[in-house]
Formats: sequence, structure tokens, C-alpha cells
Amino acid sequence: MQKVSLKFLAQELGLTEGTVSRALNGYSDISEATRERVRALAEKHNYKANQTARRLATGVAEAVAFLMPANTNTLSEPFVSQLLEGLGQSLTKRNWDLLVVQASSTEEEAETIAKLSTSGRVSGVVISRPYKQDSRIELLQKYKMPFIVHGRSVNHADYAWYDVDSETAFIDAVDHLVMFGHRSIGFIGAPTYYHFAQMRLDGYRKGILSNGLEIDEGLIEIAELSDDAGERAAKTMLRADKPPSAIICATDTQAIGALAAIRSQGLVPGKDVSVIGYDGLDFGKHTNPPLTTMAQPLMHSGRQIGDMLLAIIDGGKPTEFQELRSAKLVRRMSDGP
Amino acid sequence: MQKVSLKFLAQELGLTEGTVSRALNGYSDISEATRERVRALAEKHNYKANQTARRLATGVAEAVAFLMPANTNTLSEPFVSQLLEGLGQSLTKRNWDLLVVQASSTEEEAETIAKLSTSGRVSGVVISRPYKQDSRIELLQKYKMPFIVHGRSVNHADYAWYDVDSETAFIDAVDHLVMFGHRSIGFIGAPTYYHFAQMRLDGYRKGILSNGLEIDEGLIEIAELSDDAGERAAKTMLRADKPPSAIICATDTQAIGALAAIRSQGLVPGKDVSVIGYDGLDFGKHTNPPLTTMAQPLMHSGRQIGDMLLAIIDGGKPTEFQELRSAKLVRRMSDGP
DNA sequence: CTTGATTCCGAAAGCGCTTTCGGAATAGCG
DNA sequence: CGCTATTCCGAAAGCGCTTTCGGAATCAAG
Repeated sequence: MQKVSLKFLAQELGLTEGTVSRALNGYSDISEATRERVRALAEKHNYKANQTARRLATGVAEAVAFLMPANTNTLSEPFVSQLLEGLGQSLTKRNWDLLVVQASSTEEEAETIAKLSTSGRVSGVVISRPYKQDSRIELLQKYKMPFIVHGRSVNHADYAWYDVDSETAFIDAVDHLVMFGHRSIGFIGAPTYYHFAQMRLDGYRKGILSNGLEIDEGLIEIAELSDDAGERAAKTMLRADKPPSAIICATDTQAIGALAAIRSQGLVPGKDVSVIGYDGLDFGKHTNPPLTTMAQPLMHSGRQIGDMLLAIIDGGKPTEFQELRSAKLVRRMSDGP
Repeated sequence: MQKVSLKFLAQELGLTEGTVSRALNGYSDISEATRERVRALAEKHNYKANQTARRLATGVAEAVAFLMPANTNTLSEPFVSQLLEGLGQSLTKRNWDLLVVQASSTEEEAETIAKLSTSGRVSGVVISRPYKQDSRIELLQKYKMPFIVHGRSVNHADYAWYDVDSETAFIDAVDHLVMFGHRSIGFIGAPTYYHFAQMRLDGYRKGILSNGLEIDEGLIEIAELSDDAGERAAKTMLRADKPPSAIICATDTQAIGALAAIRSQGLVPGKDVSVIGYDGLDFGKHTNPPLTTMAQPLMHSGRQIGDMLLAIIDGGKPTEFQELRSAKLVRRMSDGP
């Protein structure tokens, strides 16, 4: 199979490479007749411009990177796939590439961002699960690399982000449980270097207070983002002097761990102890019992994030792309009076 | 921030671009002294070679693509993330890029493969969940694009693949159930245009036969790869004249649907009706009851696949890279006498 | 001190494409 | 029919890097 390049097409047609290129790229200084000839031959030989050459010539990478969160654990990964899928859809419209890059430590992440920014292989990046103070964000800004954050850090005024208002989500969760008559509501949170973890904790606190209840620090546990960690946290909470009648978890993953803990104490979740998770993950439908959760609109977030990033790369002001969505309660069977 | 290129470094050092390039790339015709000078300055200015230019010059894409399976449904996605993670790890060692590409239909997939192959942006691709006759494989071969298949098609003699022997896995599953005394074992399969679906069905049949039982076509249902489809299939099976005392499912996702179906009939899974899934997905630990499953070694498969692909790109013969792993039974609570 | 072998670097071509510029050919106009 | 305005294409530079080739300078050997 002969390599079909611009040169080849040009020779075949008796034209110049430049002319063929312009014909294919819709320049107006090409007659309709020759444009058609060029198109036909290109089609016939299934010509596709060499992306690498095109990128070098134009100076635009036509690709964006998704920085995989470090320490991702299996159960929370559906979120990654969904995001990727949405991102891909958005980028495909422009025929851009989606790169997935990984880094296992913070230093590696810094190194990776530096390399991404200076090696010119992407024109934008998206990161997720930011910390309260996130060095990745600072780096990206320093390098003037267009980016968008899935989530927010503390100082989120001057960059683009897409986030769900988890603070009010957790207020809502508390309200919901109080409505059921619960007066002793526990909280299993995530490490508060994650900003979303802090916001969820804040939401929980506000909810407790606004309902005229008192905050019992003994009913607040911080756990890693895994089912096992959630289970351990719930166990210590349930073994305490004054065990809660309901538990709100920062993530669905932790929540299903909590369900397990409750069952292991001989109690039945949803009846003796209510549990509410957060994320709206599908597999919550099949837990024992099915998990009530605050569902975030993951569905189109990827696509939305992609569109926003593209807009910024096109010159849009990052601060004009900040979108806050809200989560809504999905009642299944793990909550009750 | 001044753009730091080879030219910049060369001027700064009083050398030629070519010399700087060779110094950085370990050519032997550079004195140790100037090599050190170059390295120092490059380090100081945080120089990273422009990937696009390097790729154009060398002619190697330094990237591979993962072709996302079309019609992926949420619950089976952990598999995607895990594969990606492993692939990424493997590629990162060489500093190659991992592209994620999507296509929503078969035609689009063909188009995508054509574009990938002729536009020169990747030097290899990995596809997964092949059909019995998979046009993607034929296309890839036609374009002489190095690739590796996660799974196998019918004619799998002449390309590279990594697969799990699901046929014997399902024989084992049947054996296990028979050992428990089950004589009436149902099977919920996947559409048999997937080759893995065919093999799992074959395994089931062989297992039934080798145990001296008879195959009851009424106990075989084919369903889509979703929990809902699994639930529907299980329901019709349970409502039949001679309902099975155990059900084997082609995927964990279907299996948890089956669990739901059993419960909805007022039966208790694992006691009245046993269920065995396949995949070994983690969330099976938290279903009601926890799902017994045939676990495939997803853990390092991604990395392995990446290494194999790299080896092929380096000139290895594809047929020398065919790896068959075996699944093993993970007993949880959904099986019993 | 001459010769041949080494060591080390400069020069230049090229990867395949894009894009600007200028000019020949054609068209429009009075 | 002469002149300006268009239309359309060729020429050429350039994107930032790699890599081959050749030659000047240095070295070891006779």
C-alpha cells in the first residue's frame, strides 16, 4: 500500500502540495472545479492528513489530556469511565484526541503537568477531585495551559470549573433524615484535604445546626474513599456509647461499607439505622438494601466539561466557565424513620 | 515565559541544534563535557522536546489508542478503567501517550480505525470484546497496524490477543454447582455475536453434558449485558414450568439482575436458587447476597496487554503474543446446595 | 615529524503539512 | 480595446526536531 501523502496527490493531479492542502481545507481561493477533483482523488485513495505534520505546522495540538486521579480505587471508577465517555464525545466533534495520563504521586503529577505544558502535545487538560489547595491548578495557571477542574478548590474564583453543590446536597440529606424523625445522625466523611470532602462536612454541620440539633463530634468519622474504610468507620461509630440512628456518607462507596457494618452488628440498614450515600452510582440499586443516595448529574458532565474546555482553548475567559449543578435525592431502601 | 526550543539552547550554548539534539539523545559522538553543558542548560530551562516535531522527524507516533467498546453500559465499566490504568502504566515507562477513542456504531468504528491507521497518530491500538467475526480485526490487519485484542474472535490464530479461558471457567462453574447437588442449572448468556458469549455458552453446555445431565434449552436465555436484561431473563426462567435451582450468568452485571429477579419471586438467592456470575467485579461483594463469581485476573491485564503491544510494535511477531489466563471461583454467598 | 585513526561538531536535508505572498490568467468595466 | 479588479494557483518559507555525512581538530603510532 503506497503511502498517500499530499505530495502524492499533488503529483497525481498536476498541482502543488499547497494547492491541494488549501483545496482540502476549504480555502476560498480554489476554484470549485479543482476542489472537486482534489476531493475525489483524496476520497479515492482514502487520504487522511498526517496529524503530526498538521499539528506541527499549525501549532495546535488538537488534543486534550485527562489527568487520572491518583489513588483511584476500584469502586469509584465508574465515575472515571463516564467522564471519559462524555469528554470523548465532545472532542470527537472536532476530531481532537483524548489523552489519558496517569501519575501515582503528587511529585509525578507536577512533573506530568510540566511535561504536558511544555512538550506541546495537548492544548488543554482536565483534572478532577481537587484538593483544598491544589498545586496542579497553580501549575496549570503558571504554564498558561487551558484547563478545567471537575470540582473546585478553595480559591475557585479565577479558573474554570464544573462542580456539584455538595454542601447543600448534604444539608438536604440531613433535612430528609430529620424529617423522618432522626435526631442522632452520624457522618462518615472523606479526608478533608479534598475540598469536596470539606464541603460535604460543612453541609452536614449546617444541616444539623439549622435543624436545631447539636453537633456531636463523636458522630463524625473521617475515612478513606473505600468500602472497607467506610465499614470500619461505621463500626466504630455504632459501637460508641450513643450510636446514631442514621448515617450520611460522603460517597456511595463508603456507604455500602456502612451498610455492611450495620448488618454485621445484627441491625438492619434502612430500618434500625438509615444510610444515605452520595454519588448516585448505579450499583447502589443492587446493594443490600438498595442505597438511598444523593445523585449528581454525572451523565452529561463529561460532555459539558469538554465543551467548556474547548471554549476556553478558543479564547474564552476561564472565569466565565464556572458551572454549579445540584444533586438530588434518589430514594431507594436504605433510609426510613 | 520565553519558548525554550532546541534553537534557543543551541544559541545560548554556541552550538548547533543538531549537536544539542544528539547530546540530549545520547549519541556517542558528543564529548562528555559538552553533553554535560547541554544537559545542565536544558535542565535549567526545563526544556522538553516538542513531541509533535519529534514525532514528525522520527516517524514514530509514540502513542497507542484504546478503542472504547461501543454500547458500554455503566455497570461493566470498571473493566474499562482498570484496563486503562494498566495500559497507562505500561506506556508511561516509555513516555508514550494513551489515546482513548470512541465510536458509537460499527461503521464509525471502521472509519475510526481507518483514520487511526492512515493519519499516523498512533503506532498501535488495543480493542476489546471482539465479535465472533470482527471486522475491526480484519481492518487492522489490512492496514498493517500493530494491535492486540483483549479477548478473541473465532479465527484467533494469526494475531495477538490476551484472553481468559471462559469456556473452562463455565465448566468449572457447572461442576461446582453439580457438586452441590444441583441438577437443574440455568444459563443466562450474552448475545452470541460476542465470541466470549459463545465460549461461555459452550462451556456451560460442556459442563452440563460432562456431568451426565441433559441440556434443557428452556433453561438457556440470552440477554443483553445489563442488570435489567439479566433480571428479565431470570424472571422468565423462574416462571417456567421447571424452574432451575441454580443460574449461571455470563457476566456479573447480569447476575446481580438475576439476584433481584429471584428476590422478587419471594425466593432467597443462594438458598432457594444459587447464582454464579462471571467477572469478579468488586461490587459483587456488596450485593444481596454477595455474589459468587468466576474472577478473571483483570488486575494486571492492562499492563500485560500494554507490554505485549509494545513488543509487537518493536517488531515482535503478533502470533507469539497470545496469552490465555484462567478464571477462578470466588465464593461469596449466592451459591449453595 | 608524518601518517592514519579518532574524536567531536557543523551543515544540511528532511519529516508532511500549512499559510502567506505574489503573479499569471481571466473577467469586468467604461 | 485598454485598464483595473478578480480568480486561481505556484513558490517558498517555516513548524521544531532528528539524523546522516563530511570535515576540522586532536590523538596515537610509526
